[in-house]
Amino acid sequence: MIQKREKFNEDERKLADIAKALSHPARIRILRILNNMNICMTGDIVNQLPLAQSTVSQHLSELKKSGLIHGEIEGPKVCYCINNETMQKAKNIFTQLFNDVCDCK
Amino acid sequence: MIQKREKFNEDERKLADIAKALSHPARIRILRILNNMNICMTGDIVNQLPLAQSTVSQHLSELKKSGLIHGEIEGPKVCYCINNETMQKAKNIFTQLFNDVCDCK
DNA sequence: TTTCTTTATCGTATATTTACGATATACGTT
DNA sequence: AACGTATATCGTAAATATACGATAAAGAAA
Repeated sequence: MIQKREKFNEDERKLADIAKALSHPARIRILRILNNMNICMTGDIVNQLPLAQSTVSQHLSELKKSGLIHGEIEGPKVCYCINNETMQKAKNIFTQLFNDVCDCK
Repeated sequence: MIQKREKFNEDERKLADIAKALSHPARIRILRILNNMNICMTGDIVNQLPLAQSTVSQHLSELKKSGLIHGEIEGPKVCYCINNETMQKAKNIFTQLFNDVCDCK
């Protein structure tokens, strides 16, 4: 199979990438958990998800890749939090899309 | 592999589903094309995408599945347009997520 | 130094997505 | 009725995503 990604422009790809980061319920829940607790270790997140530790780690890594969160190593633990700057950008481009594309009020 | 979808709640799944529908640049472009032309046949969309007709048809079908667009059969052609009601709902739940999760202004 | 705790990564299996060509369907046109 | 046009669906291949257990790595505690 040939990937056609490069045939699309930067805006389209960026929006699609953020949407992909948000396209799994576990990752939505992780964002909400991070928002509810100001400090949050991987273990805390694992405890609140019906998934294995390694699977949660993968989801965290995807969110990190998208820039929506970042993790800081604290000894043997890792402290995750939302990256407000990227989140703000994400919010803006989604708002823009919906404003452009949705005719309603 | 066991799917864990049912372990997440309705809100998490709904948001993830819409995000998934938006997670490909071709589908973002399709939404913009539909917005720019008030009437739009599959052929018009195919002409504006670097993808085969059957692939575009698949993307349209995914967008239809998510409810973000709908298609009405007009003789041998199909007229697609944005489903404003669903789009408004999508806008609302994304806005809610970003407002909840993003601490910035 | 050995052990424990915490987390990421590796290996692997299965599911889903992306992409295409070929074919089927459905309707208009000749 | 036969042909042409528009579109969806089928079959298939390759890529990516999801999930887990096992293992590795890194630092704290004993």
